[in-house]
Amino acid sequence: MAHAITPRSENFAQWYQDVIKEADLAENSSVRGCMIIKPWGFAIWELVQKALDGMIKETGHENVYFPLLIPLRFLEKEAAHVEGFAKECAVVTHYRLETNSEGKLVPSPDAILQEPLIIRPTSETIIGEAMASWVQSYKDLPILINQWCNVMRWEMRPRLFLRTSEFLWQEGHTAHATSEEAQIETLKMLDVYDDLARSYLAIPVIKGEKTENERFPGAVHTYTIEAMMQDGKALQAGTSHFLGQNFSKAYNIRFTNKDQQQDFAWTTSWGVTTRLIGALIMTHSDDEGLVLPPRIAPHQVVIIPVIKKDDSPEDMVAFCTKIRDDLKTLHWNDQPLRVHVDVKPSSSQDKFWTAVKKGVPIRIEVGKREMDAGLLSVSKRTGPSKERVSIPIQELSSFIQDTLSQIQETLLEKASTFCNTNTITVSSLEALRDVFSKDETHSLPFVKIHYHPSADQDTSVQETLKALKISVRCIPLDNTGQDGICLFTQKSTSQEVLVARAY
RNA sequence: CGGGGCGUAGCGCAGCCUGGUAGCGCGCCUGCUUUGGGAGCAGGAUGUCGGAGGUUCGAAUCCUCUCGCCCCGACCA
Repeated sequence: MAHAITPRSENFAQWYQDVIKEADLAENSSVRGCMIIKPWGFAIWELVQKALDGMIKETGHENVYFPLLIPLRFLEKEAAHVEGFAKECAVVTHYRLETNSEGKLVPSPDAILQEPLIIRPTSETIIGEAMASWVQSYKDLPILINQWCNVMRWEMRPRLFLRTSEFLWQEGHTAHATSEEAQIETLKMLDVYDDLARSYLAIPVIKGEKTENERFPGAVHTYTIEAMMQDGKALQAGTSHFLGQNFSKAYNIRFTNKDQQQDFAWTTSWGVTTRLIGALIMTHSDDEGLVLPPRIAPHQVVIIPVIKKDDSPEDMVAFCTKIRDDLKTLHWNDQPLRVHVDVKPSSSQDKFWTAVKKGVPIRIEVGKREMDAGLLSVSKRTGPSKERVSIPIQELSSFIQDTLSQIQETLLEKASTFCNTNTITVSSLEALRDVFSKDETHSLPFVKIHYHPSADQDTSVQETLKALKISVRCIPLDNTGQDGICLFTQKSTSQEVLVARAY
Protein backbone atom coordinates (compact mmCIF):
# COMPACT_ATOMS: atom_id res chain seq x y z
CA MET A 1 0.00 0.00 0.00
CA ALA A 2 1.15 3.51 -0.75
CA HIS A 3 1.92 6.04 1.95
CA ALA A 4 -1.11 7.72 3.38
CA ILE A 5 0.92 10.90 3.70
CA THR A 6 1.03 13.46 0.89
CA PRO A 7 4.67 14.32 0.09
CA ARG A 8 5.82 17.77 1.16
CA SER A 9 6.85 18.61 -2.38
CA GLU A 10 3.34 17.98 -3.63
CA ASN A 11 1.28 19.91 -1.08
CA PHE A 12 2.86 21.15 2.11
CA ALA A 13 -0.40 22.09 3.83
CA GLN A 14 -1.89 18.68 3.09
CA TRP A 15 1.29 17.00 4.26
CA TYR A 16 1.02 18.84 7.58
CA GLN A 17 -2.53 17.64 8.11
CA ASP A 18 -1.65 14.10 7.05
CA VAL A 19 1.21 13.93 9.53
CA ILE A 20 -1.10 14.98 12.35
CA LYS A 21 -3.71 12.47 11.33
CA GLU A 22 -1.36 9.55 10.81
CA ALA A 23 0.50 10.23 14.05
CA ASP A 24 -2.86 10.52 15.79
CA LEU A 25 -1.91 13.81 17.44
CA ALA A 26 -5.20 15.69 17.19
CA GLU A 27 -8.35 16.15 15.19
CA ASN A 28 -10.97 18.77 14.54
CA SER A 29 -13.86 18.74 16.98
CA SER A 30 -17.50 19.40 16.32
CA VAL A 31 -16.87 22.93 17.57
CA ARG A 32 -15.38 24.85 14.70
CA GLY A 33 -11.87 26.03 15.39
CA CYS A 34 -11.47 23.94 18.52
CA MET A 35 -9.37 20.80 18.38
CA ILE A 36 -9.36 17.51 20.19
CA ILE A 37 -5.83 16.82 21.32
CA LYS A 38 -5.41 13.07 21.35
CA PRO A 39 -3.22 11.06 23.73
CA TRP A 40 -0.06 11.11 21.61
CA GLY A 41 -0.35 14.85 20.97
CA PHE A 42 -1.21 15.64 24.55
CA ALA A 43 1.67 13.53 25.86
CA ILE A 44 4.03 15.69 23.79
CA TRP A 45 2.44 18.84 25.20
CA GLU A 46 2.79 17.46 28.73
CA LEU A 47 6.49 16.89 28.18
CA VAL A 48 6.93 20.42 26.84
CA GLN A 49 4.92 21.69 29.78
CA LYS A 50 6.97 19.77 32.30
CA ALA A 51 10.24 21.06 30.87
CA LEU A 52 9.10 24.65 30.65
CA ASP A 53 7.33 24.60 34.00
CA GLY A 54 10.62 23.58 35.59
CA MET A 55 12.42 26.44 33.88
CA ILE A 56 9.77 28.95 34.89
CA LYS A 57 10.02 27.89 38.52
CA GLU A 58 13.81 27.81 38.32
CA THR A 59 13.74 31.49 37.35
CA GLY A 60 11.72 32.36 40.44
CA HIS A 61 8.13 32.29 39.26
CA GLU A 62 5.16 30.68 40.96
CA ASN A 63 2.09 29.16 39.39
CA VAL A 64 -1.38 30.58 39.98
CA TYR A 65 -4.80 30.28 38.45
CA PHE A 66 -7.09 33.09 37.35
CA PRO A 67 -10.68 32.79 36.09
CA LEU A 68 -11.65 31.88 32.55
CA LEU A 69 -14.20 34.69 32.52
CA ILE A 70 -13.26 38.34 32.59
CA PRO A 71 -15.66 41.26 33.14
CA LEU A 72 -16.05 43.15 29.90
CA ARG A 73 -15.17 46.50 31.47
CA PHE A 74 -11.69 45.21 32.39
CA LEU A 75 -10.82 45.01 28.72
CA GLU A 76 -11.83 48.60 28.11
CA LYS A 77 -9.18 50.12 30.29
CA GLU A 78 -6.17 49.79 28.02
CA ALA A 79 -6.90 51.35 24.65
CA ALA A 80 -4.42 49.47 22.48
CA HIS A 81 -5.31 46.20 24.19
CA VAL A 82 -9.01 46.69 23.39
CA GLU A 83 -8.24 47.37 19.78
CA GLY A 84 -6.13 44.25 19.52
CA PHE A 85 -8.50 41.79 21.10
CA ALA A 86 -12.06 43.11 20.92
CA LYS A 87 -12.70 41.69 17.47
CA GLU A 88 -11.90 38.15 18.46
CA CYS A 89 -13.58 37.86 21.85
CA ALA A 90 -16.21 35.30 22.76
CA VAL A 91 -18.78 36.92 25.05
CA VAL A 92 -20.93 35.35 27.75
CA THR A 93 -24.22 37.21 28.05
CA HIS A 94 -26.63 34.82 29.81
CA TYR A 95 -26.57 32.65 32.88
CA ARG A 96 -29.49 30.33 32.29
CA LEU A 97 -31.12 28.24 29.55
CA GLU A 98 -34.79 27.61 29.12
CA THR A 99 -37.04 25.68 26.75
CA ASN A 100 -38.90 27.91 24.32
CA SER A 101 -42.29 27.38 22.71
CA GLU A 102 -40.71 25.23 20.00
CA GLY A 103 -39.14 22.94 22.56
CA LYS A 104 -35.63 24.26 21.89
CA LEU A 105 -33.14 25.14 24.58
CA VAL A 106 -32.36 28.85 24.37
CA PRO A 107 -30.60 31.42 26.56
CA SER A 108 -33.26 32.76 28.88
CA PRO A 109 -34.27 36.33 28.05
CA ASP A 110 -34.84 36.76 31.78
CA ALA A 111 -31.30 35.78 32.62
CA ILE A 112 -29.13 38.36 30.90
CA LEU A 113 -25.93 39.22 32.74
CA GLN A 114 -25.90 42.81 33.89
CA GLU A 115 -22.35 42.99 32.73
CA PRO A 116 -21.25 40.62 29.97
CA LEU A 117 -18.19 38.48 30.59
CA ILE A 118 -15.58 37.66 28.00
CA ILE A 119 -13.75 34.38 27.75
CA ARG A 120 -10.12 35.32 28.31
CA PRO A 121 -8.12 35.91 25.14
CA THR A 122 -5.21 36.59 27.54
CA SER A 123 -5.23 37.67 31.17
CA GLU A 124 -3.33 40.96 31.47
CA THR A 125 -6.53 42.74 32.46
CA ILE A 126 -7.78 40.54 35.27
CA ILE A 127 -4.28 39.92 36.58
CA GLY A 128 -3.52 43.64 36.47
CA GLU A 129 -6.66 44.30 38.46
CA ALA A 130 -5.59 41.78 41.09
CA MET A 131 -2.00 42.97 41.21
CA ALA A 132 -3.23 46.48 41.98
CA SER A 133 -4.67 45.18 45.22
CA TRP A 134 -1.56 43.17 46.06
CA VAL A 135 0.95 45.96 45.70
CA GLN A 136 1.40 48.85 48.09
CA SER A 137 5.09 49.04 48.77
CA TYR A 138 8.22 48.45 46.76
CA LYS A 139 8.70 45.61 49.23
CA ASP A 140 5.74 43.82 47.58
CA LEU A 141 7.64 43.74 44.30
CA PRO A 142 8.53 41.96 42.18
CA ILE A 143 5.48 39.79 41.63
CA LEU A 144 6.47 36.82 39.51
CA ILE A 145 3.56 34.58 38.53
CA ASN A 146 2.57 32.22 35.76
CA GLN A 147 -0.48 30.25 34.82
CA TRP A 148 -1.12 27.25 32.59
CA CYS A 149 -4.53 27.53 31.05
CA ASN A 150 -6.66 27.71 27.94
CA VAL A 151 -7.56 30.92 26.16
CA MET A 152 -9.94 31.73 23.36
CA ARG A 153 -9.51 33.98 20.36
CA TRP A 154 -12.23 33.65 17.78
CA GLU A 155 -10.31 32.70 14.67
CA MET A 156 -11.49 33.09 11.11
CA ARG A 157 -9.28 30.41 9.69
CA PRO A 158 -8.21 27.72 12.13
CA ARG A 159 -5.47 25.17 11.54
CA LEU A 160 -4.66 22.36 13.92
CA PHE A 161 -2.09 23.48 16.51
CA LEU A 162 -1.08 26.56 14.51
CA ARG A 163 -4.19 28.60 14.94
CA THR A 164 -7.20 27.31 16.85
CA SER A 165 -9.90 29.33 18.55
CA GLU A 166 -9.17 27.71 21.86
CA PHE A 167 -5.58 26.91 22.65
CA LEU A 168 -3.48 25.89 25.62
CA TRP A 169 -0.60 27.97 26.83
CA GLN A 170 1.22 29.42 29.77
CA GLU A 171 1.10 33.12 30.45
CA GLY A 172 3.63 34.66 32.77
CA HIS A 173 2.87 38.00 34.37
CA THR A 174 5.29 40.02 36.42
CA ALA A 175 5.39 43.42 38.07
CA HIS A 176 8.56 45.25 39.03
CA ALA A 177 9.65 48.39 40.81
CA THR A 178 11.87 49.60 38.00
CA SER A 179 11.83 49.69 34.24
CA GLU A 180 15.30 48.13 34.10
CA GLU A 181 14.26 45.16 36.17
CA ALA A 182 11.18 44.57 34.03
CA GLN A 183 13.22 44.78 30.85
CA ILE A 184 15.72 42.28 32.20
CA GLU A 185 12.82 39.99 33.07
CA THR A 186 11.39 40.28 29.56
CA LEU A 187 14.65 39.23 27.95
CA LYS A 188 15.32 36.56 30.56
CA MET A 189 12.08 34.80 29.64
CA LEU A 190 12.85 35.18 25.95
CA ASP A 191 16.07 33.30 26.70
CA VAL A 192 14.10 30.62 28.52
CA TYR A 193 11.97 30.14 25.42
CA ASP A 194 15.04 30.05 23.22
CA ASP A 195 16.51 27.37 25.47
CA LEU A 196 13.28 25.36 25.48
CA ALA A 197 13.03 25.48 21.71
CA ARG A 198 16.63 24.48 21.10
CA SER A 199 17.31 22.04 23.93
CA TYR A 200 14.03 20.18 23.98
CA LEU A 201 12.27 20.72 20.67
CA ALA A 202 15.51 20.94 18.67
CA ILE A 203 14.11 23.98 16.90
CA PRO A 204 16.63 26.71 16.14
CA VAL A 205 14.92 30.03 16.69
CA ILE A 206 15.82 33.61 16.00
CA LYS A 207 15.45 35.96 18.90
CA GLY A 208 14.31 39.40 17.93
CA GLU A 209 12.17 42.37 18.68
CA LYS A 210 8.92 43.03 16.88
CA THR A 211 8.55 46.30 15.02
CA GLU A 212 5.80 48.68 16.07
CA ASN A 213 3.23 47.18 13.69
CA GLU A 214 3.70 43.67 15.00
CA ARG A 215 3.75 44.50 18.67
CA PHE A 216 1.43 42.96 21.26
CA PRO A 217 -1.55 45.28 21.86
CA GLY A 218 -0.54 47.41 24.82
CA ALA A 219 3.15 46.52 24.90
CA VAL A 220 6.12 48.86 24.75
CA HIS A 221 8.48 46.21 23.44
CA THR A 222 7.53 42.78 22.12
CA TYR A 223 10.20 40.15 21.69
CA THR A 224 9.78 36.98 19.72
CA ILE A 225 11.40 33.73 18.86
CA GLU A 226 10.85 33.06 15.17
CA ALA A 227 11.33 29.63 13.66
CA MET A 228 11.73 28.61 10.04
CA MET A 229 9.45 25.86 8.82
CA GLN A 230 10.50 23.44 6.07
CA ASP A 231 8.58 25.44 3.47
CA GLY A 232 10.54 28.53 4.43
CA LYS A 233 7.68 30.21 6.22
CA ALA A 234 8.23 31.84 9.57
CA LEU A 235 6.37 30.81 12.69
CA GLN A 236 6.26 32.93 15.82
CA ALA A 237 6.97 30.32 18.46
CA GLY A 238 6.89 32.44 21.59
CA THR A 239 6.66 36.03 22.75
CA SER A 240 7.78 38.10 25.68
CA HIS A 241 6.46 41.59 26.29
CA PHE A 242 7.75 44.58 28.20
CA LEU A 243 4.52 46.37 28.99
CA GLY A 244 6.11 49.46 30.52
CA GLN A 245 3.60 51.23 32.75
CA ASN A 246 0.73 50.92 30.28
CA PHE A 247 -1.09 48.25 32.23
CA SER A 248 -0.13 49.47 35.67
CA LYS A 249 -1.59 52.84 34.79
CA ALA A 250 -4.73 51.26 33.34
CA TYR A 251 -5.25 49.00 36.35
CA ASN A 252 -3.69 51.22 38.96
CA ILE A 253 -0.80 49.04 40.09
CA ARG A 254 0.81 51.65 42.34
CA PHE A 255 3.32 51.45 45.11
CA THR A 256 5.31 53.67 47.41
CA ASN A 257 8.96 53.61 46.48
CA LYS A 258 12.02 54.00 48.70
CA ASP A 259 11.86 57.75 48.28
CA GLN A 260 8.29 57.71 49.62
CA GLN A 261 6.95 58.62 46.21
CA GLN A 262 3.95 56.99 44.57
CA ASP A 263 5.01 55.13 41.44
CA PHE A 264 3.43 52.84 38.88
CA ALA A 265 4.83 49.34 38.58
CA TRP A 266 6.53 48.09 35.43
CA THR A 267 4.99 44.92 34.09
CA THR A 268 5.80 42.11 31.69
CA SER A 269 3.98 39.18 30.16
CA TRP A 270 5.18 36.22 28.15
CA GLY A 271 3.74 33.07 26.68
CA VAL A 272 4.13 29.98 24.56
CA THR A 273 1.30 27.84 23.27
CA THR A 274 0.35 24.50 21.79
CA ARG A 275 1.50 26.08 18.54
CA LEU A 276 4.92 24.77 19.53
CA ILE A 277 3.67 21.36 18.47
CA GLY A 278 2.91 22.75 15.03
CA ALA A 279 6.42 24.18 14.91
CA LEU A 280 7.81 20.82 15.94
CA ILE A 281 5.96 19.02 13.16
CA MET A 282 6.97 21.45 10.43
CA THR A 283 10.59 21.59 11.54
CA HIS A 284 11.51 17.91 11.70
CA SER A 285 8.92 15.66 10.13
CA ASP A 286 9.34 13.99 6.76
CA ASP A 287 7.26 12.28 4.10
CA GLU A 288 6.90 9.18 6.27
CA GLY A 289 5.36 11.09 9.16
CA LEU A 290 6.20 12.72 12.44
CA VAL A 291 9.78 12.94 13.68
CA LEU A 292 10.21 13.61 17.38
CA PRO A 293 13.28 14.85 19.21
CA PRO A 294 13.90 12.27 21.96
CA ARG A 295 13.57 14.77 24.79
CA ILE A 296 9.89 15.33 24.08
CA ALA A 297 9.03 11.91 22.64
CA PRO A 298 6.36 10.19 24.78
CA HIS A 299 8.01 6.91 23.86
CA GLN A 300 11.70 7.18 23.14
CA VAL A 301 11.98 3.51 22.33
CA VAL A 302 9.36 1.14 21.00
CA ILE A 303 9.94 -2.59 21.14
CA ILE A 304 8.17 -4.53 18.42
CA PRO A 305 7.74 -8.27 18.85
CA VAL A 306 7.94 -10.16 15.57
CA ILE A 307 6.03 -13.35 16.19
CA LYS A 308 6.08 -16.16 13.66
CA LYS A 309 3.91 -19.22 13.34
CA ASP A 310 5.91 -21.59 15.48
CA ASP A 311 6.96 -19.01 18.05
CA SER A 312 5.52 -18.80 21.49
CA PRO A 313 3.98 -15.32 21.79
CA GLU A 314 4.16 -15.49 25.59
CA ASP A 315 7.92 -16.07 25.56
CA MET A 316 8.40 -13.29 23.05
CA VAL A 317 6.36 -10.78 25.02
CA ALA A 318 8.10 -11.79 28.23
CA PHE A 319 11.46 -11.28 26.53
CA CYS A 320 10.41 -7.85 25.26
CA THR A 321 9.00 -6.84 28.62
CA LYS A 322 12.29 -7.79 30.25
CA ILE A 323 14.19 -5.58 27.84
CA ARG A 324 11.74 -2.76 28.49
CA ASP A 325 12.04 -3.09 32.25
CA ASP A 326 15.82 -3.11 32.03
CA LEU A 327 15.83 -0.01 29.85
CA LYS A 328 13.40 1.78 32.13
CA THR A 329 15.90 1.68 34.95
CA LEU A 330 18.21 3.82 32.80
CA HIS A 331 18.28 7.57 32.67
CA TRP A 332 18.86 9.81 29.73
CA ASN A 333 19.05 13.57 30.20
CA ASP A 334 18.21 13.09 33.89
CA GLN A 335 14.89 11.40 33.08
CA PRO A 336 13.99 7.71 33.19
CA LEU A 337 13.87 6.25 29.67
CA ARG A 338 10.39 6.07 28.18
CA VAL A 339 10.07 2.62 26.64
CA HIS A 340 7.02 0.91 25.21
CA VAL A 341 6.34 -2.63 24.07
CA ASP A 342 3.78 -2.73 21.30
CA VAL A 343 1.67 -5.76 22.16
CA LYS A 344 -1.32 -4.83 20.03
CA PRO A 345 -2.71 -7.78 18.05
CA SER A 346 -1.80 -6.17 14.73
CA SER A 347 0.92 -7.43 12.44
CA SER A 348 4.53 -6.54 13.06
CA GLN A 349 4.55 -4.55 9.81
CA ASP A 350 1.73 -2.44 11.12
CA LYS A 351 3.53 -1.80 14.39
CA PHE A 352 6.67 -0.89 12.52
CA TRP A 353 4.88 1.76 10.45
CA THR A 354 2.84 3.01 13.37
CA ALA A 355 6.08 3.73 15.23
CA VAL A 356 7.48 5.47 12.14
CA LYS A 357 4.43 7.66 11.66
CA LYS A 358 4.34 8.59 15.33
CA GLY A 359 7.96 9.69 15.21
CA VAL A 360 9.31 7.30 17.85
CA PRO A 361 13.08 7.92 17.84
CA ILE A 362 14.22 4.30 18.21
CA ARG A 363 12.59 1.02 17.23
CA ILE A 364 13.78 -2.33 18.48
CA GLU A 365 12.53 -5.40 16.66
CA VAL A 366 12.59 -8.64 18.55
CA GLY A 367 11.93 -12.02 16.98
CA LYS A 368 13.20 -15.53 17.44
CA ARG A 369 16.37 -14.57 15.59
CA GLU A 370 17.20 -11.89 18.16
CA MET A 371 16.28 -14.07 21.12
CA ASP A 372 18.54 -16.86 19.91
CA ALA A 373 21.49 -14.68 18.96
CA GLY A 374 21.25 -12.18 21.79
CA LEU A 375 21.46 -9.46 19.15
CA LEU A 376 18.76 -6.86 18.85
CA SER A 377 17.73 -5.17 15.61
CA VAL A 378 17.63 -1.46 16.21
CA SER A 379 16.59 1.28 13.82
CA LYS A 380 16.44 5.05 14.09
CA ARG A 381 13.59 7.29 12.98
CA THR A 382 16.08 9.71 11.51
CA GLY A 383 17.81 7.08 9.39
CA PRO A 384 16.54 5.20 6.32
CA SER A 385 13.42 3.42 7.51
CA LYS A 386 14.63 -0.02 6.52
CA GLU A 387 18.14 0.28 7.90
CA ARG A 388 18.76 -1.71 11.05
CA VAL A 389 21.83 -2.38 13.12
CA SER A 390 22.42 -5.43 15.30
CA ILE A 391 23.31 -4.63 18.89
CA PRO A 392 24.31 -7.21 21.52
CA ILE A 393 21.90 -7.05 24.45
CA GLN A 394 24.64 -6.18 26.92
CA GLU A 395 25.55 -3.12 24.84
CA LEU A 396 21.97 -1.98 24.38
CA SER A 397 21.85 0.48 27.27
CA SER A 398 24.79 2.58 26.19
CA PHE A 399 23.79 2.31 22.56
CA ILE A 400 20.30 3.64 23.29
CA GLN A 401 21.60 6.50 25.39
CA ASP A 402 24.21 7.47 22.80
CA THR A 403 21.77 7.17 19.94
CA LEU A 404 19.14 9.32 21.65
CA SER A 405 21.76 12.02 22.23
CA GLN A 406 22.90 11.73 18.66
CA ILE A 407 19.35 12.01 17.29
CA GLN A 408 18.62 15.01 19.50
CA GLU A 409 21.78 16.76 18.27
CA THR A 410 21.33 15.81 14.64
CA LEU A 411 17.83 17.21 14.50
CA LEU A 412 18.93 20.57 15.83
CA GLU A 413 21.94 20.68 13.54
CA LYS A 414 19.96 19.77 10.49
CA ALA A 415 17.30 22.38 11.24
CA SER A 416 19.97 24.99 11.97
CA THR A 417 21.71 24.32 8.69
CA PHE A 418 18.41 24.57 6.86
CA CYS A 419 17.61 27.88 8.53
CA ASN A 420 21.07 29.33 7.96
CA THR A 421 21.35 28.33 4.32
CA ASN A 422 17.91 29.74 3.64
CA THR A 423 18.57 33.09 5.23
CA ILE A 424 19.85 35.67 2.79
CA THR A 425 20.55 39.37 2.68
CA VAL A 426 19.34 41.63 -0.08
CA SER A 427 19.96 45.30 -0.60
CA SER A 428 17.46 46.37 -3.22
CA LEU A 429 13.71 46.29 -3.55
CA GLU A 430 14.05 44.63 -6.96
CA ALA A 431 16.03 41.77 -5.44
CA LEU A 432 13.42 41.40 -2.70
CA ARG A 433 10.60 41.26 -5.22
CA ASP A 434 12.55 38.71 -7.18
CA VAL A 435 12.94 36.40 -4.19
CA PHE A 436 9.26 36.37 -3.30
CA SER A 437 7.87 36.27 -6.81
CA LYS A 438 8.89 32.66 -7.38
CA ASP A 439 6.10 30.16 -7.58
CA GLU A 440 4.76 28.77 -4.34
CA THR A 441 6.27 25.35 -4.73
CA HIS A 442 9.72 26.69 -3.93
CA SER A 443 10.84 26.86 -0.37
CA LEU A 444 11.18 30.53 0.50
CA PRO A 445 13.99 32.15 2.44
CA PHE A 446 14.19 34.53 5.36
CA VAL A 447 15.52 37.78 3.99
CA LYS A 448 17.52 40.30 5.96
CA ILE A 449 17.13 43.89 4.86
CA HIS A 450 17.79 47.38 6.13
CA TYR A 451 14.51 48.86 7.22
CA HIS A 452 14.09 52.35 8.59
CA PRO A 453 11.71 52.52 11.57
CA SER A 454 9.57 55.10 9.77
CA ALA A 455 8.73 52.52 7.08
CA ASP A 456 6.36 50.91 9.56
CA GLN A 457 4.05 53.91 9.32
CA ASP A 458 4.37 54.31 5.58
CA THR A 459 1.24 52.86 3.98
CA SER A 460 2.85 52.38 0.58
CA VAL A 461 5.64 50.32 2.17
CA GLN A 462 3.10 48.24 4.00
CA GLU A 463 1.19 47.69 0.78
CA THR A 464 4.35 46.54 -0.95
CA LEU A 465 4.96 44.01 1.80
CA LYS A 466 1.38 42.86 1.60
CA ALA A 467 1.58 42.45 -2.16
CA LEU A 468 4.61 40.20 -1.71
CA LYS A 469 2.69 38.38 1.04
CA ILE A 470 5.53 38.95 3.45
CA SER A 471 5.84 40.58 6.82
CA VAL A 472 8.56 41.96 9.02
CA ARG A 473 9.23 39.10 11.42
CA CYS A 474 11.64 40.76 13.78
CA ILE A 475 14.68 42.88 14.40
CA PRO A 476 17.16 40.14 15.30
CA LEU A 477 18.90 40.73 18.61
CA ASP A 478 22.23 39.62 17.14
CA ASN A 479 22.27 42.32 14.46
CA THR A 480 25.64 43.89 13.84
CA GLY A 481 24.17 47.38 13.77
CA GLN A 482 25.96 48.37 10.59
CA ASP A 483 24.50 51.26 8.66
CA GLY A 484 22.78 50.69 5.38
CA ILE A 485 20.09 52.13 3.17
CA CYS A 486 16.45 51.24 3.84
CA LEU A 487 15.09 49.38 0.80
CA PHE A 488 11.82 51.22 0.95
CA THR A 489 12.47 54.73 2.20
CA GLN A 490 16.08 55.10 0.96
CA LYS A 491 16.92 56.54 4.38
CA SER A 492 20.12 55.56 6.10
CA THR A 493 19.52 53.26 9.07
CA SER A 494 21.32 50.77 11.26
CA GLN A 495 18.13 48.77 11.77
CA GLU A 496 18.08 45.43 9.99
CA VAL A 497 15.00 43.22 9.98
CA LEU A 498 14.06 39.77 8.80
CA VAL A 499 11.18 39.56 6.38
CA ALA A 500 9.46 36.33 5.36
CA ARG A 501 6.20 34.67 4.53
CA ALA A 502 4.62 33.68 7.79
CA TYR A 503 2.03 31.41 9.33
C1' C B 1 -16.19 38.29 6.62
C1' G B 2 -15.18 38.15 0.81
C1' G B 3 -13.72 34.53 -3.49
C1' G B 4 -13.55 29.26 -4.87
C1' G B 5 -14.54 24.03 -3.86
C1' C B 6 -17.01 20.02 -1.35
C1' G B 7 -20.94 17.39 1.83
C1' U B 8 -23.22 9.68 -0.19
C1' A B 9 -20.76 3.64 5.41
C1' G B 10 -15.33 4.97 10.18
C1' C B 11 -11.95 7.16 5.92
C1' G B 12 -11.39 8.16 0.54
C1' C B 13 -14.72 8.36 -3.39
C1' A B 14 -18.30 6.81 -7.76
C1' G B 15 -23.42 7.46 -8.87
C1' C B 16 -26.32 13.27 -10.13
C1' C B 17 -25.82 15.61 -16.47
C1' U B 18 -30.46 12.08 -18.66
C1' G B 19 -35.18 10.79 -11.55
C1' G B 20 -36.59 4.11 -11.22
C1' U B 21 -33.56 -1.80 -5.83
C1' A B 22 -27.57 2.44 -2.17
C1' G B 23 -22.39 1.23 -4.84
C1' C B 24 -16.71 0.77 -5.00
C1' G B 25 -11.78 0.86 -2.49
C1' C B 26 -9.60 1.00 2.22
C1' G B 27 -10.74 0.22 7.25
C1' C B 28 -13.85 -2.72 10.81
C1' C B 29 -15.83 -7.85 12.68
C1' U B 30 -15.48 -13.56 12.33
C1' G B 31 -12.69 -17.84 10.70
C1' C B 32 -8.44 -20.00 8.59
C1' U B 33 -3.55 -19.27 6.65
C1' U B 34 0.19 -15.69 7.92
C1' U B 35 3.80 -12.25 10.21
C1' G B 36 11.79 -9.77 9.32
C1' G B 37 9.00 -4.39 6.18
C1' G B 38 1.98 -0.85 5.28
C1' A B 39 -0.37 -9.66 4.68
C1' G B 40 -3.71 -13.43 1.83
C1' C B 41 -8.32 -16.06 1.22
C1' A B 42 -13.46 -16.76 2.60
C1' G B 43 -17.60 -14.81 4.99
C1' G B 44 -20.02 -10.55 7.56
C1' A B 45 -21.70 -5.73 9.67
C1' U B 46 -22.26 -0.60 8.88
C1' G B 47 -26.17 4.69 5.34
C1' U B 48 -32.19 9.12 7.95
C1' C B 49 -27.18 10.14 0.49
C1' G B 50 -25.50 17.28 5.68
C1' G B 51 -30.65 19.38 7.04
C1' A B 52 -35.60 21.54 5.77
C1' G B 53 -39.14 22.54 2.19
C1' G B 54 -40.84 21.94 -2.94
C1' U B 55 -41.67 19.41 -7.98
C1' U B 56 -42.99 14.15 -9.07
C1' C B 57 -46.43 7.97 -9.16
C1' G B 58 -41.26 7.93 -7.60
C1' A B 59 -35.62 12.35 -5.55
C1' A B 60 -28.79 10.90 -3.64
C1' U B 61 -30.17 12.76 -8.63
C1' C B 62 -34.28 18.45 -10.46
C1' C B 63 -35.69 23.44 -7.77
C1' U B 64 -35.53 26.80 -3.31
C1' C B 65 -33.68 27.78 1.35
C1' U B 66 -30.36 26.46 5.15
C1' C B 67 -26.18 24.29 7.96
C1' G B 68 -21.28 22.52 8.01
C1' C B 69 -16.32 21.57 6.27
C1' C B 70 -11.88 22.51 3.20
C1' C B 71 -8.70 25.87 0.23
C1' C B 72 -7.27 31.10 -1.03
C1' G B 73 -7.52 36.23 1.03
C1' A B 74 -8.14 39.87 5.46
C1' C B 75 -7.00 38.82 11.15
C1' C B 76 -3.86 36.34 14.52
C1' A B 77 0.12 32.85 19.40
